[in-house]
Amino acid sequence: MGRRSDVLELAVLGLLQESGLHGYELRKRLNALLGPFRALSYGTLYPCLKSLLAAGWIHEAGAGNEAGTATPASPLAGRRAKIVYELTAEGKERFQSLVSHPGPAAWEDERFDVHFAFFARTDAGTRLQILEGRRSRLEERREGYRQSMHRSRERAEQYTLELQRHGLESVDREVRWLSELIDTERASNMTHPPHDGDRPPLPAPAPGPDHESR
Amino acid sequence: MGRRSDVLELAVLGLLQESGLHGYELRKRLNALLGPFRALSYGTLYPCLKSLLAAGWIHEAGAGNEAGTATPASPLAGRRAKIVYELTAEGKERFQSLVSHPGPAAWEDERFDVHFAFFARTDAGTRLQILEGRRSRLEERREGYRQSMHRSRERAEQYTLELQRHGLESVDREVRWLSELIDTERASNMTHPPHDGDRPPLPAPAPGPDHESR
DNA sequence: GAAGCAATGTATCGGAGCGATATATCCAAG
DNA sequence: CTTGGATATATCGCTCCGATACATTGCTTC
Repeated sequence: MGRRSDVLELAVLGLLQESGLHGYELRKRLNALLGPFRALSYGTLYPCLKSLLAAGWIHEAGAGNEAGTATPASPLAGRRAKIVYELTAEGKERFQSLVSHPGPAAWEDERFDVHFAFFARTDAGTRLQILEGRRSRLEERREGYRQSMHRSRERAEQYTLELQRHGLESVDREVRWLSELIDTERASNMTHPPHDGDRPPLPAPAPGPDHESR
Repeated sequence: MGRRSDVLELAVLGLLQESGLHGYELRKRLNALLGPFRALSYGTLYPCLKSLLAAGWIHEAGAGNEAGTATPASPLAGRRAKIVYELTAEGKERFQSLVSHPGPAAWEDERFDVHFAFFARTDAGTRLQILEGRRSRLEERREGYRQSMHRSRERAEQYTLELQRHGLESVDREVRWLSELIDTERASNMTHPPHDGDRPPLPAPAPGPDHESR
């Protein structure tokens, strides 16, 4: 499967862990998972489901009439049924495998969020690895901004500069966020050491976005 | 031209205002403009240049040998020349038009940065309009996050929640940034009132990302 | 002075993914 | 009883991106 859809694969497999879902609900969860905006298209989801089906990681299960209403009249003809997708045993294994040793780049922009969302089902070592990978990725980017701003010192143009200043600041905040998470993870690893399948540390409630300004 | 490339169109037209450039250099400037990362592909740039050419906004100008070395041996055959793209008169008009009355959605994620980058060549009224549009867009998104977090209060999962908390905080910062810019713009409009083609206000140097922590 | 190699430069192709759209069912309001 | 919205499945065209191929400098390093 393609360059980006492997992250979709992970997300779908992850969401189906809990229980079987149909496409529509799956899409809603998917969109909620990564932030309530940036909608995922059905033109992406359904082909992905098909390929997961073909790979044998999920299977379809009709759900028009299993609890309650016995098929009222004719079981034949049209009657478009809901299709509930469920994980197969192989699918569960696949998810564990994806989550335990992340591909070449779990710290890229689109992938990181999904991996993070499933941290509860990821072992502590891998969590740390992904967080640190993400941090260096962002540190590179921060360095890129610094270089770029330094280069354009003279040829400076006010608004462009402001844009870059803001970009740099954002990346910088992101790095600090990751550093805090990493510290939390490490502290939690200390107190209760490399013991397989341990509980995730909760990253401290944090004082909130400081909401009374403006 | 397609859904996304119209922002590319604006960017290219804007960059060529200063002087003619060839594709390679254009790509570098483009990438620097939006942030030093997220590279733009030639597979996007060249088709765009072609369509701009077809529309008559730009024209090609050979630049292999105008200052110095007279064509040494044979002017025939291979000899691949640099192609410098320059704006036509229509191209300049087109840019002004794009910049003065922004399309249906100059405040969307990908478009906003480019429009902002060319604020120096945008009149004060339009600047304010775009900044405010962007802000409401982000306020909607913030509201989306709030809703989403509230909904998943019970079914809460630590890491997912943390991800959303961080997302909300980021959007919130973005909104504050825009509010500051808007205030600055407005103040500057006061002191030197609606007079066509006025100088842009510089948005205050700002104390910087506060760099000694950790 | 040529061999190696990084940067500059132009160009295309396959395919992933998105927006738009078509279709169909259910249910509540009017 | 019909309008309309939420739920639900599905496909198609088109855009854009990553990969790749190519050619030309210009530089170091023997």
